[in-house]
Amino acid sequence: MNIESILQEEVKKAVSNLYKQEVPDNLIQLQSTRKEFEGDATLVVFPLLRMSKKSPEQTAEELGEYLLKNTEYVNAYNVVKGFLNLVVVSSHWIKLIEDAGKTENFGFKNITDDSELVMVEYSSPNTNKPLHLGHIRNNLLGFSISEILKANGYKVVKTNIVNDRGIHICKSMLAWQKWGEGKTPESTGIKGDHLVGDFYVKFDKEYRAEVAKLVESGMEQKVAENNAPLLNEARELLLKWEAKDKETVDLWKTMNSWVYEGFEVTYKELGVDFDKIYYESDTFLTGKDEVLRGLDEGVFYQKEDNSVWADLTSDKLDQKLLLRSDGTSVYMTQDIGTAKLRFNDYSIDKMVYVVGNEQNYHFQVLAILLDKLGFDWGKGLYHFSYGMVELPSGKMKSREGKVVDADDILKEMVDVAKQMSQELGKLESLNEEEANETYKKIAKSALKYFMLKVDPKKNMMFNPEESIDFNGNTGPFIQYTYARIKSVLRKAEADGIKVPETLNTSMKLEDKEKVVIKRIASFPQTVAEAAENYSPAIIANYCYELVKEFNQFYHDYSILKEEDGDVKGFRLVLSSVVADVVSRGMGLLGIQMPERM
RNA sequence: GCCUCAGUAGCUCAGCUGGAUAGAGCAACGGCCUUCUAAGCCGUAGGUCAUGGGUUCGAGUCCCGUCUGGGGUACCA
Repeated sequence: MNIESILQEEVKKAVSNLYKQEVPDNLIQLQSTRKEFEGDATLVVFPLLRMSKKSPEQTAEELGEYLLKNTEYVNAYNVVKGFLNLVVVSSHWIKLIEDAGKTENFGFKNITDDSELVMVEYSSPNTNKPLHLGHIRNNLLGFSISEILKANGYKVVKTNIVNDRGIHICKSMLAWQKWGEGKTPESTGIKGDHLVGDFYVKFDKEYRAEVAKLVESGMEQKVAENNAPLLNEARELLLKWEAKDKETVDLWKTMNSWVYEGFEVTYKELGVDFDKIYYESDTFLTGKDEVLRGLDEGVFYQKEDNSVWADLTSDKLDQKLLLRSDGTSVYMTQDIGTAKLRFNDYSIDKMVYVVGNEQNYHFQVLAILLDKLGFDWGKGLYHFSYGMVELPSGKMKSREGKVVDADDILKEMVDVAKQMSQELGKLESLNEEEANETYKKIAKSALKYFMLKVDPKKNMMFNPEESIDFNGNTGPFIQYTYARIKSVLRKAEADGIKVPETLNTSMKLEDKEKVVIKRIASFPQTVAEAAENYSPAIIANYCYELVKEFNQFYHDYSILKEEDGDVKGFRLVLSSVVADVVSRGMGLLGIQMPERM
């Protein structure tokens, strides 16, 4: 039981005894005391004035006096304006840290057969280009939120919908047919997704050249864009694909397989994975069937040109296209089909889509459409909407090649981490293989922490020149503190110093130590809060605050050289618990902690 | 036009259901390595929380208006 809820009850009793009135819980406002005042918990007395009918100071004074005399938890108190600062007995904090060291799994809920099942969709790449920084944010958020949900006792199925068909795929296929000269990843040594992406860019370049020519010869821009020969060829290719033309399907399979091999490498580097992968080529027909069923049942309507629409004006939205006049499906159709297949495959209690905020409208509509089609889970879907990654030059545009490539940035991070480690003379005790592993851990933590520490809802700025740092509020700083603690614990063991099982509860604590303990005690709540808000950033900032607070204390005192055995024991336990909590917290972000660095 | 999200230090970001003198990091400047790892610690400087009203004991936080920016807005995904 945490101290806030204990004090809450005590304050309730105090008010009821002193003023003969019952207080609703929400009027008892306890918060942790600000650094500059003495105390551990602070009661805001303003809301209680109407019960005491006395001045803020007097009310606080009376309550403080009562709590001091009648509870075992309060050691001392002081009053500043309308704030009652309470000093909690040391033994409480010491017991807390003692227990924290022993509790399995930090007291988190275990996943059981009865646990709710959450399906998390993330990543969702197109198979016509490699992953870029925006995808990295998506992947890291999706993976991390899955871990956070698991820590809160949910069964999680991580899923990925691969957009493997459509006109954009045909564009890169066409470019390869025209200008590919039979190139393959093997023949060129280029990673598959990059090779395919190069042809997609090539298509766009040639296509724009054609459009420019047509415009020059007097055609209107829009007409030219819609009638360029290359685009028509791509459309023909799509029709051939839909007609299951063997040559086309074979090429499609081959090029997609190149891309999957490439993605696999990137996913592995990022440390993300999936339990179940869906392919749009398998789901879009189901979507079409569902839309046609909706048409039969009268929830949708058809226009004269045969296109199918949903009328959402009663939901204060617009008309929405579901099937084009030529009968082909759109993005929304595919998502309906995928949803149906998923709910057939799993008994999903909650569906979470990790997709950028540019699609807020899309998911608002999807929820309503699923509901209209009679899926009772439709309204319950959660769109985990995150902001874009912006570059100093503006928005990333993959067609124009204006992106930060995922593989490039990962590689560059490792290079910088290696260089910096060597400059600082770190990792010299490790062999080459171990050192390489460690560089990677550091590099990835820098990137992951950078992406995850920002509130997911907000757009974030990424400056390739200077953004990713290894000092200050960063992943490596947290890893560094962890590695130092591990070093202390190793030395303790080597010196035959044992980390004690029990602590002397009458020991006096330093303020900074109490701050650290309070932070640790709030870990389970923080993780729960992160799950509720779908925000790994809450965990990231928690870890940073904890490590920072610990570091400040840790720097001022020596642990192993401490003469007083009780104090030494306490500090060893505290250090070890901090290491455990930080490692666990960072684990929820998909960040591994190195034993040495 | 309409819908929607955002605006906090030079830069990148925190700020829990409204609470005390708005916090970190980077960059700048000044200290600290014969004491467990200096990827660290301590200090200085840097703010009209876009802006104008309102609600109340109390507003960065809630409500309304304005400005600026992002995103969306019927056959792109």
